[in-house]
Amino acid sequence: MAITIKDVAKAASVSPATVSRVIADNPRISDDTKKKVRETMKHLGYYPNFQARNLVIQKTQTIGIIMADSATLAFQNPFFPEVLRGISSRAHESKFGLYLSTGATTEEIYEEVISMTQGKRVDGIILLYSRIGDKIMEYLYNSNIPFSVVGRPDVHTDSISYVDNDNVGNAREVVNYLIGLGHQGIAYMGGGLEYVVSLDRLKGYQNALEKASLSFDPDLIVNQSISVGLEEQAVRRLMELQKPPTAIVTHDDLIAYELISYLQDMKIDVPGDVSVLSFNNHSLSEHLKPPLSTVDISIYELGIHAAELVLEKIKDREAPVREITVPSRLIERGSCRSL
Amino acid sequence: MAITIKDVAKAASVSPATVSRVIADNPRISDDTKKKVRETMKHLGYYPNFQARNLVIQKTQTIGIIMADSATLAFQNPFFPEVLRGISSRAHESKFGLYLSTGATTEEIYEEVISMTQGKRVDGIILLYSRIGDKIMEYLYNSNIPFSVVGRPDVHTDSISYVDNDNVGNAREVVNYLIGLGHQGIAYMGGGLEYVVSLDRLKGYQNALEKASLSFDPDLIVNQSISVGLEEQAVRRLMELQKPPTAIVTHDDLIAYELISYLQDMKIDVPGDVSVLSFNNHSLSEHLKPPLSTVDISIYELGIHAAELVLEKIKDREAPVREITVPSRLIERGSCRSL
DNA sequence: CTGAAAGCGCTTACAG
DNA sequence: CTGAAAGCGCTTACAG
Repeated sequence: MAITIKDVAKAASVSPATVSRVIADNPRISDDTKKKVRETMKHLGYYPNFQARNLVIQKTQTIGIIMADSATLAFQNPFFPEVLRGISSRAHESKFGLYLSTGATTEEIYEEVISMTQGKRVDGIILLYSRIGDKIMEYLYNSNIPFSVVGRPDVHTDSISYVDNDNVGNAREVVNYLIGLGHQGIAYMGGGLEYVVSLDRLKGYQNALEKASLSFDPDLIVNQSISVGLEEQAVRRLMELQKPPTAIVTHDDLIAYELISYLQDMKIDVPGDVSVLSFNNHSLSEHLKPPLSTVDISIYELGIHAAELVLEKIKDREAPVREITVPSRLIERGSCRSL
Repeated sequence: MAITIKDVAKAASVSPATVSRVIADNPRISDDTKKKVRETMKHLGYYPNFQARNLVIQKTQTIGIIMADSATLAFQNPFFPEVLRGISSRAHESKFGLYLSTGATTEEIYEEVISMTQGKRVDGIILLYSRIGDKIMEYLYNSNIPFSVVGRPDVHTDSISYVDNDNVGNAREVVNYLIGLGHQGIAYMGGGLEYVVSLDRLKGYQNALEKASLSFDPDLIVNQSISVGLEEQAVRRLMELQKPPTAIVTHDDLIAYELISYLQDMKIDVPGDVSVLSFNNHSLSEHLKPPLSTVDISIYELGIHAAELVLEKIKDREAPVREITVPSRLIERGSCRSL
């Protein structure tokens, strides 16, 4: 059996209560006692048992991380590791641990979230996505559990702490940029429309067209799910339209390069024949040919702030709801050309 | 306060012990009682408190995942999400949760590992890397904690459960393949030599040269750390040698494409002037130009087996040590040419 | 400044 | 088949 507080107490000739107070650095304990106890702790190799501690203080010092589903989006998309890096960094600052959802289906994950929150495995939750009609978010919202969301919630928006980019604005800026280059037929290959980010970007796209008095053509919209690879067929269909687009906006750099490869197979040059613009600024995108014009959405910062928000709520349940918008930046590289 | 076993007991007119036994599906409890208790549990919305349960059974049902350090290797390298996906899938099968290390430096991570194991936050550990002289592995080895390693341990190799590819064999095969294409000057840009995988591959590289009676030229070895981006300078130095290589082997696809971009900047064509071969088979590598010849090392399987191994040890501390070799496969694509 | 006691929410011999 | 009691390893009023 491991060393417990009792062993330390006995060895240091004090009570377990005193040892506990030394661990907590209680100011009412004399420095002499503290010193003595600390020495015996070190000497015996004592480490506090989290289970026991957590049970009595009713806290866990850990944050649950929920991804959409492990099989698809979360892991293939380079978004995940980077946002996790941000969360991890902020959590570590506050000595919080990270507990990961492992479910493969929405239903499994839902059960996991309930059990990890009700079962007091975590103090709070970060939802790594915002999806329309999401049961998990609804559950979190209704049970008074501290949580934050990466992405704007579609409902209860004003009563949930979340971090997001200005997706509408980003998309508008991107489309404006392309319009400025002389493009009129601009296609949009977004993620699945169940994700709020996709809807927001679509809205920004439409806004920009409207302002420029360009008509909206539904044929130019391809909304595959974020998770799956780009369908070659969708690209082919797009380029075989009566009036094929001269520019395509995609929602992720890797998708963009997959797209570009299909275009090249069809002898369509980027940016010669078609301009391509994307999101996420993957580390590779400046090195590949063509270097990709892309929007850096500061994924790491999204993670930092998501952690910050849930930590606020954990520390004080009455902490005001906050919404943080992380800046984005369009990086012009060689995948777009002026007409 | 949440619903406890006592509330259920009272509502169902049984003792807390009985409720506990129903949760455990103890066969000595009558079906009638079970039914009654289960109904009240559902009715009251009871969820077992893990902290309490874990405290008494001295288990946590969670595995700690340790990555080299979050700031660098783990997150940028696409290896991490994929191996995590494998671990996650296997852990979920056994209803185990995943607890992530968050430390940014080796020292921080070392402290974390001690505290999460001694503090009984996890039942076992998966080390996502194998590094020479690693304090953490040494600690795990000395304290009787269940753990497994992704990568061959450099010490205590026979007494630690680990999963790995045949790195020596892989590198040999790769170099043989290039030699078969007529290459003689083959450069090797491996990861940092503190990682066993890098050393093993280097050995395989040397083996292959030897067997082909080609001399080993230290100038053709570039060992940057796995974590950092490829130094443009190193590439330049390599190609400005008296006898520059006609083929380069790198340890990751993304690194390979970064390399290719530098070569292109230097007006060196791949595969025209130099062949490039890599490891990891990134999903993008078949789509990019040139499509990359690369070794698929079955990262997902590495994760599955790493989880399997630690789970074995958790279930039975006396379980025999196992070493699992996951198959790899050289995928020939367009980045190598015959001389 | 320190200790004895109760309690966090469970499980599990021991009895019956 | 079921219950009363002890205990997992801590923390924290309450006393002194």
